Amino acid sequence: MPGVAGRPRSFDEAQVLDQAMMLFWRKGYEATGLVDLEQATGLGRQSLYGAFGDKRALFLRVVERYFECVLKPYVVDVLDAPGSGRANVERIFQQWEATAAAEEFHGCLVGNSVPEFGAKDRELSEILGRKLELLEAAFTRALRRAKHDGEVSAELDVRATARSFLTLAQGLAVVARVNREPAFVRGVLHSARRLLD
Amino acid sequence: MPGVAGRPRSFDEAQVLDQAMMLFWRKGYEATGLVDLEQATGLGRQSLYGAFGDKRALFLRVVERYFECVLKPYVVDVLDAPGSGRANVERIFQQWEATAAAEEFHGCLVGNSVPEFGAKDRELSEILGRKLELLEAAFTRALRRAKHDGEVSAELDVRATARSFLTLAQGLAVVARVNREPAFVRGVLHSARRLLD
DNA sequence: GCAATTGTTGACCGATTAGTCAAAAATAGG
DNA sequence: CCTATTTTTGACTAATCGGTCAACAATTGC
Repeated sequence: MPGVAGRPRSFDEAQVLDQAMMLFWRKGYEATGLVDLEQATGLGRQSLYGAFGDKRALFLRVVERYFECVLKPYVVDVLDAPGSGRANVERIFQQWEATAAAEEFHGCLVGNSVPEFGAKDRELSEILGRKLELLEAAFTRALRRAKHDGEVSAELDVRATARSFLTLAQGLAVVARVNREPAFVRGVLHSARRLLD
Repeated sequence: MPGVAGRPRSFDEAQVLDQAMMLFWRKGYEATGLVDLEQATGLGRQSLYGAFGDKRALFLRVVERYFECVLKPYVVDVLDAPGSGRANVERIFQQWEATAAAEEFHGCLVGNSVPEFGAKDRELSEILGRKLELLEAAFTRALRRAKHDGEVSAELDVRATARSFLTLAQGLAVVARVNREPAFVRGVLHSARRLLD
C-alpha cells in the first residue's frame, strides 16, 4: 500500500527543493517571491503550499537540503575522509579557491541568511548556527587527527584553529564576492596554512 | 545667503541618516520598509524623498555615513594611530571581542549587504567592495609599520595577513551572531595573533 | 463504475510595497 | 504685504506581497 489513494504528485520533491535552493542562495529569502519560486519550479502555488507549507517552511527544507547536498558532501565528508587529516584540510582550501573564483559565486546560503534572520527569527537563527557548528566540528575532527598523526604542530590549538577556519570560510563567502581578485583568496589561504605549522 | 528662500528643514540630516542606518543595519535593506523609516526618523515620506531621493539613494547615503561614523573612526583611525602598529592591531582585536559580545550585535552593515545586493546591483556591490578595500588597506598600513619596526615576524606576508584579518572580521560578523559563546571569538583572535609571530 | 482521497489549476484576497500628487505651511527677498 | 521657493502633510496610486479558496483532474480501493 504505497499511497492510500489520490492523485499522484507530478513533480520530484528533491528536484523542486534544488531549484528553490538556487533561488534562495542567489537572491536571499526576502528578495525571493512566491512568483519566482513558481516560475523556477514550474509548480503552481497550491502545489508548493501543499507539499512544503508556507514560504518559511519551504526555506527550512531548503536549508536542510543545502546542508545535505552541499555542506555535508563538499565540506564535512571531505574533512572526515580516511587518510591524512591535514591533506583533507588542504583539499578544502583548494576547493574554496576554485569555488570563489567561479564566475557565479554566491557565498554560503547559511551565512547569507544570518543577517536576514538574525534580527527577527531566533528559531531560524539557531538552526543556521547549528549548521555552522557542524562545520566547525568537522574541522575539529580533521585537525585533531592531523595533530595526533604529527601532521601539524604539536602545540596547535585544535579548537581555536577549527573556529578560525570556519570564520575564514564565512568571511571569504562575503569578501570574495566583491573582491574578485584570485590573489585575495590565495593570500587568505596562505595565512590559514601558516596556522598549521 | 544661506538659502535663497523656502521653508527651512525641520530635521537634522545627519541625525536622520543615523536612525536610518540603525534600521538598515539591524534589518537589512529589503526588510526595511518606508514606513519603518518614517517611524524611526519621525519624518514624512515626502521629506525623506525630498532630502535623500528614493530608498536606494538613501541607502547609499547610509553606507557612506556608516563608513565615516563607524568603520573609519573605529577601525581605520585606530589602525592608523601613531605609535605601535602592532598595538593598534591588538586594539582592534580587543574591540572585536567586546563588540561581538554585546547583547545586540548586528555584524557589519557592509558585509550584511553583500548577499543582498551581490546578485542584483553591481554598482552597489562595487561600492561595498571599495569599503572593504579601505579596511584592508588600513590593516596593510598598520602591519607594514609593525614589520618595519620589528614588532612582528620579519617574514610576515603583510598583504596576505591584512586580507586574512579583513576576512576574519567579516567572518566573525556572521558567525559570532549565531554562536554567542565568547570563547569562540577569543579562539579566533588567538589564531589571528599567532599569524603575527 | 463509484466513492474517497489527493494534487493541480487559476482566480482571488487583504495587506503591504515603493513611490507620487496636490495642497498647506513656512521661510527670504522685495 | 506679496511673491517666489522649499518643506511638510496626508491621501493616494499601481504593483506586488504571501496566502487562500473552490472547482477540476487523477489516482486507489471497492
